[in-house]
Amino acid sequence: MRVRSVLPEDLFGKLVEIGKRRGFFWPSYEIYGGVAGFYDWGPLGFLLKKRIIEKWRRFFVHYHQEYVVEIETPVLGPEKVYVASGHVEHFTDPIVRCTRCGRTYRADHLVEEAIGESVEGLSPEELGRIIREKGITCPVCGGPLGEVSTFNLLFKTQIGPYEGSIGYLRPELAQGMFVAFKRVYESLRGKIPFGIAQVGRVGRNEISPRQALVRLREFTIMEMEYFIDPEDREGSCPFFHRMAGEKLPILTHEAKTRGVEKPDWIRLDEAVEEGIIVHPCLGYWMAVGMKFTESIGVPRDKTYFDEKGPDERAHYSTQTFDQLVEVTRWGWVEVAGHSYRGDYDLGRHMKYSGEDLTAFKPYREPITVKRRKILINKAVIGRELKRDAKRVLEALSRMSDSDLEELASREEPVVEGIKLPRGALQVVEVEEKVSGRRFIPHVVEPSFGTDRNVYVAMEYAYREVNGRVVMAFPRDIAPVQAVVLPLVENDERLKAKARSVYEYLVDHGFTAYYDDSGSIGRRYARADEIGVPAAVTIDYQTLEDDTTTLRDRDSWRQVRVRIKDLPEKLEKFIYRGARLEDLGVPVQS
RNA sequence: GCGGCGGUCGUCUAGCCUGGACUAGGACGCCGGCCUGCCAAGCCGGAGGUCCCGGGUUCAAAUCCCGGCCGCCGCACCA
Repeated sequence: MRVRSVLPEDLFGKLVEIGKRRGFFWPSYEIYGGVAGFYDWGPLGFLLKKRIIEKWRRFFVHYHQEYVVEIETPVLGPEKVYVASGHVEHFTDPIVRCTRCGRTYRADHLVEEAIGESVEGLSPEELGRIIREKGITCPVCGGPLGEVSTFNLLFKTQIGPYEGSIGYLRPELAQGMFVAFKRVYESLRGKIPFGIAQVGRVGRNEISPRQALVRLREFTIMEMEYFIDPEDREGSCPFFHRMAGEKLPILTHEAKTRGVEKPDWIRLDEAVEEGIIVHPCLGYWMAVGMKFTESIGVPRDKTYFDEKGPDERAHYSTQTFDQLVEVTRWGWVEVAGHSYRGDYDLGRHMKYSGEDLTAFKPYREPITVKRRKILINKAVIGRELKRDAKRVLEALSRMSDSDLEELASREEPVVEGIKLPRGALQVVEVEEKVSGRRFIPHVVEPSFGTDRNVYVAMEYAYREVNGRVVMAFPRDIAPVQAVVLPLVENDERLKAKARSVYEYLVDHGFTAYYDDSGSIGRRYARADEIGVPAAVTIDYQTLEDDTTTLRDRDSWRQVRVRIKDLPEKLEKFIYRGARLEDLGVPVQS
């Protein structure tokens, strides 16, 4: 029956058209002219996105529920959080525009290039002064440059009516999990490793977003922070064996520097063993990510992991792989980032909040260790220094053990410009009982751009069959799961029966349509276009024996089943990948 | 942000250069009727348009000019 299935050149254009016409997605605020970087999900797109999120949860949370929990944290955060995370510093770029041709440049990059030295940390004013003094002009047209301004990709607002209380819209979910780390860790009764997952909205004030759903100013992320003991590589990933033999397509940064452009397929366990992936956990979640994108319809050879070089990585990362998927319009786009974040984030939040965000692992038996300890003899200091003693003691209490030790080893230790009296610092060796080890957990982060993944699922579902569009979604992410159709339009008995079957399916939790408008072929076509996997047709035999036909969107074949069995059979068909032929008696056409 | 191209019923588009008979045409879709025992059949009827927004030129603007918004492509940007 099926003649040919073709893929058009401009899939994006076709999807935009279907998106608007059938209700998958469209630009937000259209009646006011639209705003770049914002898209609405329509009724069908919303359902599709919801099912993709549910699937992500199944892959990342449900199947690892002993170790991974999901939480929800606010979209807005106080300034401190994003100072600690480094976003206030790293998310702000000094920008300068050419007053003649209008091109925009990173002011710091321009100055560094011109004067050949680092200008890190200089203010916009200072950069502007250097540009004027050195007579730096537009590198393209030679025109004069304007004032240096800053551009921050963080959306900024105020929390409450107080002017000083700056709030930021989160640019990633991660900080919410790091800030909540201690609570979750305690609620899990001190277990490690464990993961915190979250699905939620984030905002980034992109300079000029394009590429529709692929680059948005506000979007949904599905993310997990997986906390591990850096000294326990193997124990950190108790499910590693599930994926150990999986092959992953990886393009290393090292290979790229050699001019290699195609990824290598490497077994996960070998990639970890050979150090291509720095940590088994990172590799494990990459493999799960691979399974996930496959499960939403992306073929294995249309995705790969691209290792970022040292200069391309974010400030917190020691190794990052972008998971890329090929789309028709823009080539390879990033659908997920897999990063080894080390202890950067928890370390920063410890420093900025003063909270102890370490984990504790007891030893099997407490051990006694000999340790050098610096004793501060307050009596001597007080007696000898009198009025200055308070200032000195405060300074000493702020110093780390190693700084104290260094100080104590000096001939004439000086603090706050004051010479310490003899005997003020004493190095002693003490025996201590240690029952375990404290450490800052390291973090492995798989982070998925939901909207991009939904778009990708749409691209890979798109088929043209005999001039009709079929969205061949994997059945379990199809927005509408079944359509119920009376065979002909004008028979009241068929229509009544069809409505009752429709309601029966709704009662059993299915998302279904009822459609009696137009010829049966037209209605099949209508359902195919939005990817409904199963069509239930009520014909004259139904009125006699309460059986109905079940049609498969992808083969157009039909089997006859009892109405009473429909929920069970649909469940198998949609969620368990059952073949249509195994569900009933074939109908000859 | 810059440059190029574009924006017309739900969707895709014709018209724009060469202003007026455009009351803005078509196709698909949608709705109603007839017909129809399984894959976008046919016939009849119908609804549906701020011609992206604002200003200007003109007796007259979808059409010409200016500004803005939005989209696509290239450049820049994308921790």
